[in-house]
Amino acid sequence: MGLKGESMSQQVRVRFAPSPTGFLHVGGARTALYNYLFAKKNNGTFIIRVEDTDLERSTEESLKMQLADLKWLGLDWDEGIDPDTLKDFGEHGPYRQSERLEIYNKHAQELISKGKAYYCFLTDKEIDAQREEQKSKGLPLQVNSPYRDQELAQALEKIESGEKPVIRFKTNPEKKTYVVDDLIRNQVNFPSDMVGDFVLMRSNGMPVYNFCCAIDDALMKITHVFRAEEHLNNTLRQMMVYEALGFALPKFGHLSIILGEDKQKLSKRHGATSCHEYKLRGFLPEALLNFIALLGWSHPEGKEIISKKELCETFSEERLNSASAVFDETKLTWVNAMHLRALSDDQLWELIKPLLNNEGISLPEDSDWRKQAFELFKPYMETLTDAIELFRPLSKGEFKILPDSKEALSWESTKSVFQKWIEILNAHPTEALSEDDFMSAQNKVKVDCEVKGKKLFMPIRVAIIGKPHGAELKLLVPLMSKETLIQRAKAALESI
RNA sequence: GUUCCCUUCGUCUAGAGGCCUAGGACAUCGCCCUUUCACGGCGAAGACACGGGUUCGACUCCCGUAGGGAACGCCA
Repeated sequence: MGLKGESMSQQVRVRFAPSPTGFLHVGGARTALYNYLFAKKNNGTFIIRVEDTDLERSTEESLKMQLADLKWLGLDWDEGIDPDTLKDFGEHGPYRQSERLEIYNKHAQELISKGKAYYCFLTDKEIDAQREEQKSKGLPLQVNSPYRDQELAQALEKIESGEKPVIRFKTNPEKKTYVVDDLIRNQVNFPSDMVGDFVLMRSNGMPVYNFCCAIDDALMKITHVFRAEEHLNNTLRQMMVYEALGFALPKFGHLSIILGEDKQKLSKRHGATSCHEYKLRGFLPEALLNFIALLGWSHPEGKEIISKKELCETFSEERLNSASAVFDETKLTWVNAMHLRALSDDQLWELIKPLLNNEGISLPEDSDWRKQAFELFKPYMETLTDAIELFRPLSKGEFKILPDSKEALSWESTKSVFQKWIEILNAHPTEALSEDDFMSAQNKVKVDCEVKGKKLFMPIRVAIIGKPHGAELKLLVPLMSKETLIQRAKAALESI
């Protein structure tokens, strides 16, 4: 027990730290996935921490939705917030930054007392003026605070009188180079003068990302941080915080960004970007996981269809790609189709049942019937929602003749085909037609109406499902009742 | 503007100096299967951003250029 963990130099602990503003984005899901896989591969711990220090935008509702999306994807976590009760679990909590204010305050005070941070009373207006001037002179956009060297006593006096300052980090004037040993990008060098005195604590008492992130990662004993590339530049600030507080640095891995088809960062205007939307559109969690895993990572043997279990077993951070990737929905759809067809009839049925119910499509509960229906329809399904239009024709009463039937309806022979088909159906002794029944019926129409090929089977198909293309009729017809077939054939005849 | 990151078929990628006449997958096109459509099978077309080095040899290493992206917030 525990030998494995103890024999490792350090127990792997990774985290995904979403901010609860809206649904879980597919990019976020991929970041979560890689962290999850890294934990699984290394027998580590996967933690969810909530970065809700932006009071304006964070909502409890978003938190709930994001955790639900994570749960739907099957990325279960070992510490963090329970997706149902929204209560903390784990030994390094609280896991919401809004509940860790005391901790950040304590560390901010520590930095102030060490002379590594200071109260700053600069107003937005003053800062804007500085930026304007820097812009015009082509200088780096950095705050130069006159309060940098103000006596602490003086600052406290101001606070006493009601002023609300921010706390800024006091950057070292001595220039040096910070080196990040990035897991994905190798060595990245940052000149220390790339940043000015940045804010640690806002005037409303909330910490700023670069401060609380560093503290939490350190206190939660995070060993590896896989996060989006947009945080690469932030790493310098965080390193400065780590250094000032004497914390040990985790290993960083900066993931490439996911782009839309126009190669711009994937955003709302590209269409669906949240996992929730893909769920609604009938994508399977395993398929979405499979697809996003391949956006920046590759299977060692080049496999494309990969189960979650296999992902856990074969994941390696060494195969993570540093270049950004375009989100191709067409390929996602293919991946989904492959996963979907690998599902058993029962699994698939459980998933599509609510969708069909929702559409008012009622189908026989017979398992043999279901088996035949799936055998017929599975090759046509790419997403779960495809089942709706596939099964709709099998539902009583539902019948519409689609526009692409027009050509078949225009043929001269079609009318007699319909009439003959109705006649045969009326004369049929049982409630349904078997495969053989249908074949002989079709043959009879062929002989009696003297039509063959397209002119024979297209009109018949129209009379059955309302369109000229679709699944094989001899397999489809036995799934329907004679009564329904007659009703539809009559409707088709009338539509000429 | 400053700093940082990225660059192989349309798209996702393989590629750790000779295995590369650059491999796979999606998409596209063609053929086969099929009395339709889909599935499936087979096949075709399609890329190392550019320019310099280093090297006997470069997709691979180095330097530039170009293009794209990110950061520079009391957003994360």
